Amino acid sequence: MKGPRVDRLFRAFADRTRLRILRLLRGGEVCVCDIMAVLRVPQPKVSRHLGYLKRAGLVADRRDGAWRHYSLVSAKSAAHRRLLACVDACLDGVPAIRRDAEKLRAARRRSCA
Amino acid sequence: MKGPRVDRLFRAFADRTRLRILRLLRGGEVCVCDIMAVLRVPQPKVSRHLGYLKRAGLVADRRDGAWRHYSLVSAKSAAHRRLLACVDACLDGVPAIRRDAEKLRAARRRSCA
DNA sequence: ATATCATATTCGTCTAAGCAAATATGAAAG
DNA sequence: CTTTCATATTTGCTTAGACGAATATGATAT
Repeated sequence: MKGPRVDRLFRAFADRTRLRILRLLRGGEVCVCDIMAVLRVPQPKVSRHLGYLKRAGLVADRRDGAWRHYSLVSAKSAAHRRLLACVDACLDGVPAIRRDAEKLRAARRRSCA
Repeated sequence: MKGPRVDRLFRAFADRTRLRILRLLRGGEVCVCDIMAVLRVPQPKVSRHLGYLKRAGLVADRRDGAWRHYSLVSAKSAAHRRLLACVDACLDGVPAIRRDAEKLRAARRRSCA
């Protein structure tokens, strides 16, 4: 009934890097190396924010050998669901975010070639 | 075009006291003394958070003699609008928030009597 | 002028959390 | 076993921001 308090949830969204990561995960699982490549952000920074998001119950990880794939956890509360939708909508207009999405597609075309 | 960055907006919502204040203002102007009374929070704390919200462009104040009435600023961006709606929806289910609304009505019945 | 009420600000302290750089872990490869 | 790749964690530093207590401001009343 209690769940993570709403303000705690908001805090999890209150960082640019985390917002970019969350938006990137909307399309499904992404591994850390792709997040690094797309966001152009140093690896420890990516891991730190992924750890934060995981502790906050927003993402889950799946191990696949040396790789770790992160994905969004399906919302467990109304607030969680609404916030996700809100992030999605709010970020659609931001150019840097659009570019991230495009870069992810490009990175994948490359690795799948 | 730039506007306040989205993560900055999220930060403004990432505090319990501020969320309660914002929710309280949904019904229109409220003076600091009523916020104090309803939230049972010391006056400097209320003023501090109101200052934060004002700097963030989320609230405006109107002076009326010694009183200051605060109100929500109408959203100036899609993100702002969405966030407000989200807060509104997310907080409707929280018991403490409902109690705040009821206490505000009670406080006003008292002062208008 | 003083007193008082409503509100704001300053001060000193404390904690969360950001970062880069370095280091550790863990899996696969040779 | 050593190397290497992918990822995580630690370290050391820095800043934002939350708090209570005290103090300042500004308006009204006496």
